[in-house]
Amino acid sequence: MPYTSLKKGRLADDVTNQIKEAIFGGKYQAGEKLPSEHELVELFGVSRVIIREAIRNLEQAGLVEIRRGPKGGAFIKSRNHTAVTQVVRDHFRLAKGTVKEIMEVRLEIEPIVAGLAAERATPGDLQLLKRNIDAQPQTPGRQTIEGNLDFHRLLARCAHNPIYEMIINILLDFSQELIINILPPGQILHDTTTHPELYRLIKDRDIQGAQTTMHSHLKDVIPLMRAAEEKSRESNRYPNSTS
Amino acid sequence: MPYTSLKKGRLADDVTNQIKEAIFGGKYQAGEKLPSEHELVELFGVSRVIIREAIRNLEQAGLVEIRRGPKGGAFIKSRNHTAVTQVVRDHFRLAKGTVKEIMEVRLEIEPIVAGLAAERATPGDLQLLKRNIDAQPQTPGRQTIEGNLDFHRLLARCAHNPIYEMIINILLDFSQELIINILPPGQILHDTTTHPELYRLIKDRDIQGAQTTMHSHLKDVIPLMRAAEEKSRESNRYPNSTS
DNA sequence: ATAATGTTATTTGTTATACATTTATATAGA
DNA sequence: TCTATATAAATGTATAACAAATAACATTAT
Repeated sequence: MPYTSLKKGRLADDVTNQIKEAIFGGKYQAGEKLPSEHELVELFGVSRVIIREAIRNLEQAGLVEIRRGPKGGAFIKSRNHTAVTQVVRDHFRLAKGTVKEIMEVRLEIEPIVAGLAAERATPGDLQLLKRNIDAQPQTPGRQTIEGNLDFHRLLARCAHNPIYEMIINILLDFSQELIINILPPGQILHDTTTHPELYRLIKDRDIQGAQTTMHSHLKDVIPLMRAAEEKSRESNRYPNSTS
Repeated sequence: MPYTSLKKGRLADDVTNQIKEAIFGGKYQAGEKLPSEHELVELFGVSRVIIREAIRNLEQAGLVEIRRGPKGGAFIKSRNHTAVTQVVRDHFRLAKGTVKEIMEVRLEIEPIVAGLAAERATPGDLQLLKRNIDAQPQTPGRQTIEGNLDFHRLLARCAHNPIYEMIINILLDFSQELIINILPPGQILHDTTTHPELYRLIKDRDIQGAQTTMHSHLKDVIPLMRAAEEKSRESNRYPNSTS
C-alpha cells in the first residue's frame, strides 16, 4: 500500500491541539487572553461551533478559564491540578475506589515526599511551611482542616518534583472533600505537635526522621478518614443503579 | 442572604453531570449506547448544541467513545486510563517535567507496588504474568518494549489498588512514548532474566525480594530513559516560542 | 448464487444566522 | 460624588440546513 490513509479527524481536535502547542510553546503567558471566538473563526477559517468546541476542550484540560462579557474570553490559567483531579475523580468513582486504598497510597508516598523535602527544601520553602504552622488557630474548625492539608501540599512543593506534587495534590483533594463535607468540626483530629516537628526535621535535613514521623502521623489520620467514609456511606445510601 | 444563589452555570455542564451520574450509578453498562443526540435533545429539552457539548465533555473524560453513521452514537467505555494520561501529559508539559523526575518516582513507587503484588497476586494474576513472560520474543524489537512495559502494568494490577494502578499506568505511558518513538530498536535494553525472577519472587510471596529486585531493575533502566530524552531533545530543537 | 456496485437511511460533523445573557465601561442624572 | 441607566462586547443558546460517514439493503453483472 503506497498510499497513506488521509482520514482526518475532527476539526475541533485539530484546532485544540494547535492552540495547545501555542500555549506550551510560550506564545501565550498565564493571565493572557486568547483571541475572541470571532477572531479565532477568522484565523482558523472554521465555524464558530468548532472554535467553541476547541475552547471548551482547553477549558476541560484546565488550560484556560472562560469569562463572559466585554473584556471576557479564554484566559490562560497558570499551572494547577484541578483538571487532573476532576478526571481522576471520575476514574476513581468508576473503579469504585475506597478510602482504604487512598490512604494506603498516602501512607507510603508521603513519607518519601517528606524525605525529599528534607533533602531539597529551600529557605523560601521553609518560610512558607513556618507561616502555615504559625497561622493555625488554636481551636479546631474547618480552617484547621484546610491548613493541615495545605501543610502537606507545601511539603510536596518542597520535594521539587512536579509528578510527586501532582499525585499528592490529587490524594489530598480526595481526603479534603471527604473530611470537610462529612465530618463535624468537633470530630476532626486536632494535632498541634506533629507538623511543627516535621518542620523542624526538614529544616535540620533529617531525611530519615521526616520519613518516619510522616509515616506515623498518617497512621493516626487513617481512622479519621475511615470514619468520614462511614458517614459518607450513611448519608449516601446508594439510591441509584436501577433508578 | 437566606436565598441560595440560583445563578446556574452552563446548561451543558448540567447535562454532562446528569449523564455522568447515570453512568456511575450503573444505568449504562460498558458497551451500551447513550440515546442519540436527537433523543437527548427531547429528553433534556435543550438544543442540540448543548447536547453535543455535553457528549464531548464525556468523551474528554474518557467515559464514552463516539462513532458516526447509523448504529453510531456515544458508547460507554470500560474503565481505562487514557483520559487521565492525556490530562496529566498536558500538566506535565506545562510544568516542563523531565525524565529524571519521572524515573525518580518510578524508582520509589514500583518497588512498593511489586511488594503489594507479592502480597496479593491471585492465581489468575500469576497466570497473566507468566503468559507475558513466555510471549517475550528472543530478539529485541518494538514488541519487546511493549511486552516489558506490559509486565509492569500487570504487576500494578496485581497490587489490587486502583490508585497505584493508575499512577503506574501514567508513568509507563510516558516512558513508553519516549522509548518507542525515540530510541532505535538496537539500542533498547534486552534483559531476559529480571522479569522471570520477579515473577518467581511474587509467586513465592517474597515481598522484600520483589521490592529490592524491582528497585535495582529500574536503576538499570534509567540510563536508557535518559538517552531517549537526549535524542528527543536533539530532534526537537524547540522550534516554537515565537513561531 | 455470488461478488461487486449502487442506493438509501441514520447518525454524527459542520456551517450559518439570529437572539439571549452577562458584564465592563461610559454616560447621565440626582 | 454617587447611583442609576444605557451601551457595547463578548460568550451562551436555539434553530435550521446541509455535509460526511457508514450500516443495511437493493441491484446488477459475472
